[in-house]
Amino acid sequence: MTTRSSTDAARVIPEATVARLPVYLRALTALADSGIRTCSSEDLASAAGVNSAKLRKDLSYLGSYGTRGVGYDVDYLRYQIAREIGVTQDWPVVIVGIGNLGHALANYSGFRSRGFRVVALLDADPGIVGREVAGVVVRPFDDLEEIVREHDVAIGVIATPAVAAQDVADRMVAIGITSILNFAPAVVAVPEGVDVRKVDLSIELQILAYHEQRKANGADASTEADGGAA
Amino acid sequence: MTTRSSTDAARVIPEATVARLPVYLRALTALADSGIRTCSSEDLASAAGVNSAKLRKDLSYLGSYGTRGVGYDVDYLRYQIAREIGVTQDWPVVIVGIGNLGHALANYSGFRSRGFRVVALLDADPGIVGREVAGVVVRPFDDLEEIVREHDVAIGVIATPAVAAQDVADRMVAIGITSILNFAPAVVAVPEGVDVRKVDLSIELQILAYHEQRKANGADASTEADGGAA
DNA sequence: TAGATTGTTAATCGATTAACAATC
DNA sequence: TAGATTGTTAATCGATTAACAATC
Repeated sequence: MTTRSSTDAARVIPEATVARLPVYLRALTALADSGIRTCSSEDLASAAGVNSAKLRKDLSYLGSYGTRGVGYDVDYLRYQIAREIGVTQDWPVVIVGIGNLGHALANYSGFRSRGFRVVALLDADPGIVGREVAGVVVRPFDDLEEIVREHDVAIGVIATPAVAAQDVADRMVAIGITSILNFAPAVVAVPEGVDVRKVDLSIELQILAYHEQRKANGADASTEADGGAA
Repeated sequence: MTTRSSTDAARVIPEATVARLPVYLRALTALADSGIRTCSSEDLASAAGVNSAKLRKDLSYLGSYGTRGVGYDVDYLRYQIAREIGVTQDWPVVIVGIGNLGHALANYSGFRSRGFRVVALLDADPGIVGREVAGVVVRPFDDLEEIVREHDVAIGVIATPAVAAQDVADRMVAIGITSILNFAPAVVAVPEGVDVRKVDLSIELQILAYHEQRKANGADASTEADGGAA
């Protein structure tokens, strides 16, 4: 629709590919950490748990960063993927809902190393506000707007009980947050232009249970065994 | 391949549909809780955050549980979906790795009500073994086999650091667990016939960051705004 | 019967895969 | 040059969607 610079052309990366780029990034980091400088698509694919055809197809959407007959320079490809995802910079995030899960998220050490920075922990419960969690003092939910403006937060994490999730999302959206990661077991509705991703423990377990039940029933185990595998 | 009873015929539910059945189940439970006895595909679809065509197509794989001109009986459909997923019975699960996340998972109250029962918490760290978490005493990882046999556990949850994940998965598979939910930020390889699902905080955040970056760049916001939405 | 809503069809869209020409 | 491996093509597969006949 809008005009684009020529260097930026042809940048329509399929959603399925976008979802795998972080996996490749992590696999490349692991390879680099073990001292490997160059890898083939086969090597990287196996480290990422996909087949090499899919990997090469995915990378082809980013550009031509490999060398035929040789493979990929690990550091170079890693940087290109990080740049494409947008994690060469740090993204400020807020976590709302500091119960057991919020606590665990706040303590998650992988944030900083993967392009994210927790700028605030918020909770509506006065009994939790003021406590120190992961070295940060929990602030009242009503401070959300101030914090978002101050740190230019674009990504919010919801770790509240289900009943509160929609209200929190509404407040986030009203204040200008356009990406939400929702851990609450509830569907949240947002206007167009806002991305919501959902992480749901019991849904994942139920998907496993479905396949497990079919295995137990002994029906066609051979054809459906790996149906839900990541 | 194998012969099936006639009542069991035509049971090939697409993976994308399987992944949505738990969402429908939850939406139906919410409707039932608010006293609604009957709903249309439009009602249920909107509660589940999908469009009604997709919902009806999904339900059609299970059978004909609605009434034309009327809609669906909430309780009846809920039971049918629960039966299809396999959560009319309780599934025993073990959680391995009782750090911050394992702690949060152990305390998650949605387990029991959604068809799962945590039969043991395990950790390899002697400093954690013996502590009481969520009313359960943490046991040594080496007790895994005994516990799995005793409770006939089919589903294992990995909440360890990344380095330990593959070892834990290998032990689980060796002992006969055939479904694994992996929260560790690592790819785990398993033999055919074992299902692994992966939940990864930083991957979800990175997918959001990708879309966020594109919004910020102002490129075609209108066409890709909702690209990664759940 | 008239109105409402399901279940199904068929078209479209997007993702995966294997094969191989290009090329280091 | 010969061997290796990428990047791309084209075929296949699976998922989504709109439309509507069936039917309560």
